[in-house]
Amino acid sequence: MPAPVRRTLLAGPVLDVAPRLLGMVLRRTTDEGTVAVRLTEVEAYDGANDPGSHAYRGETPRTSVMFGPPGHLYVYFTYGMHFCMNVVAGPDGTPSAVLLRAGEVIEGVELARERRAATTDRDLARGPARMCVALGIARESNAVDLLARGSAVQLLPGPGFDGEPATGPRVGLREAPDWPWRFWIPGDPTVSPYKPHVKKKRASG
DNA sequence: GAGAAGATTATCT
DNA sequence: GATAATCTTCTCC
Repeated sequence: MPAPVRRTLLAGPVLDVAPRLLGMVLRRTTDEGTVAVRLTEVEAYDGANDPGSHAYRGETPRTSVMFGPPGHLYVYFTYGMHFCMNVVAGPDGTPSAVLLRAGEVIEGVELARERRAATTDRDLARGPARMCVALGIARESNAVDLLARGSAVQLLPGPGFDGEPATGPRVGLREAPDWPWRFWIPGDPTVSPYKPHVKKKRASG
């Protein structure tokens, strides 16, 4: 599948785009080497219409990438220590995105193990922040074009999978916690466990 | 300019 | 299961 075709597919409605990403491959190459992940779990965020989306309240410096053309990477920092990444979807100007929640490392397992010390291979990319660590994704990968030649991070056609994706509520959201906009490959061991939103504990009780 | 909350994870019990 | 770690971003004043 050529890159222009992939970009056209990503420009569709985010609820169509999200399940199509399952079984595709995200690969990042640096001086350290290459790590590639087969995506097994994603979540859809429908920009302006979705109370759970970062873009719901309009464009800000952080979310500006989401308002751009599809096929770019939106990386954000959260909880003071973790990065998570999305693939921007929908046409240019529509702030939809697909959160990449989990995957299976299919290339560069040894490098991924170095980055993710003290864990099993199954857990190398099982969770959005874990997958960022395994791939070495951080602030500098924000806004990268995943479909351009020469990008350090590439979104590639993968093995896909047979059958229908499983669906369920998104993980950890306070807003719209029940919308079944999470998609995963049924039975895949690298899919992350579901956890509902937990309120932050206040500093002084 | 201050305050609150967050698309999480590792660790301890 | 419960909780600490840790800092960016956004919302109000």
